[in-house]
Amino acid sequence: MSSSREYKALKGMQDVLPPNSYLWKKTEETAEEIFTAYGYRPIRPPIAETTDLFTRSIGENTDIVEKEMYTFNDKAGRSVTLRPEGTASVVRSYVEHHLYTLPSPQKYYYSGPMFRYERPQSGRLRQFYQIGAEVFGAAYPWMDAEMLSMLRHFLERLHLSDLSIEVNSIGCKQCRPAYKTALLDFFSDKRVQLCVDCKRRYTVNPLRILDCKVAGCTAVRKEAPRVTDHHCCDCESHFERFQATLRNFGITYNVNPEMVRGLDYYTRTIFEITSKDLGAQNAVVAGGRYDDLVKEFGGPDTPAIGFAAGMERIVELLNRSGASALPSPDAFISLLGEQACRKGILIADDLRTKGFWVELGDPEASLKSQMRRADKVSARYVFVIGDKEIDSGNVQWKKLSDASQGLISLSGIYDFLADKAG
RNA sequence: GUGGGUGUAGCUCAGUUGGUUAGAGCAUCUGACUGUGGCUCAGAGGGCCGCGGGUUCGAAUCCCGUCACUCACCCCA
Repeated sequence: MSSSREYKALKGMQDVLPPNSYLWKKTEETAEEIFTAYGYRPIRPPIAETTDLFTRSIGENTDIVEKEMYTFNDKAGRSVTLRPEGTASVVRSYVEHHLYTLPSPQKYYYSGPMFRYERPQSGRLRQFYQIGAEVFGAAYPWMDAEMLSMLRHFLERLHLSDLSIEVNSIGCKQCRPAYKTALLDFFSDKRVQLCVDCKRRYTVNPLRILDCKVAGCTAVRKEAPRVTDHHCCDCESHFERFQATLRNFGITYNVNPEMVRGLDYYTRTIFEITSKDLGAQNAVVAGGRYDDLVKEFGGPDTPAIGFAAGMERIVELLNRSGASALPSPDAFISLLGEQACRKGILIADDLRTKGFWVELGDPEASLKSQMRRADKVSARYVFVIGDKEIDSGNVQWKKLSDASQGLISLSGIYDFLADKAG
């Protein structure tokens, strides 16, 4: 006890244990299945990159870069960072390996741990897992809609409902600067009325004033100019056609002109899928377009769009909906006596190579306690192998759910199980 | 980084105005005529009452500090 207290997982990092780990597995398998049908292929970038990669893509004065990165120097003195998100690595990989020479669009998905040094709270960890996907080389707005359709199918397949889809378009490098100045103009004489954080945002990132939750700020920005009114022609038409495609898919969504992004690389379409059942950290999926990033990383001018889904948050919703996926052994073999033990172990081994989950009893324990154990682990069938059975060549089977039992030949256990399983 | 809440058995929690060997339920293990689970019954193991200090004849209980966990802000998946 006192010795096991010496070591604990680090703050904000957790062990995923059964039965929860089965929900993780189910979530990952479902994503893989759905994404594959949409043409996404797996990609596995490393979890650490040179620090510069993140500061440049995510943005120098975002919170992630300013205070949340796991950054350290390696033995050669290079600054290395544990990835706080997946997109930067995938884009780097896309450029580094000249994946743009493959037919467009290229679609990739990944899943794995991300790291942000934050104060943990419900739905927020320092090591957390995301399933994400990126599409390169598709500028057309129906790709944005297709991505949401895919996400809808993914979440539906997991039987998650009660989620809402919010979309917005934050313009491009043509129209955003003008909008930014319009915002600054609007707030310039109202700065005193804003909260402390928003006063800071005014100089650092004025767009962020739009999603401040402080009541005073919500009131002040009522008449603030809207991004959607400042789109250039291309952005306006992109956003229009994106929405038309969403409607064509029969997807219900909300346009939320106040939604912004914490990462600097986004352009045009951004979206979020949120749940009311998750507390303050309510985003299950978030993503958007980043049409300039590939070029900024030294690749050809390539439009791109992607998203990331929070594993822990999805699993939390699955838990709330009562989903469970705890498997149990196909068979439990109770052993009584020396001879039976030698034979039983071989039988179990053979069944296991044929794909059955088989548990063995402790031959030194009483049959009673072996049966008790079989029940505890919810084995479907128990086979009792004792010296009596070895002599007669027959074993007794028992089905625990209804206590039915009977005799079969020692060599017929596989056929018996295969028959019951089919 | 800033606030609030909570720390008693593996888990969920009782613990009365400070007063003897700190309890329950669940879980674990064993047994109830010798080769049969679940239900029932009997029993067992398992607690520096988060840690350190203080007040007191006496602290799980009161005070201070500290650490951990947790929720929220910030921010975000």
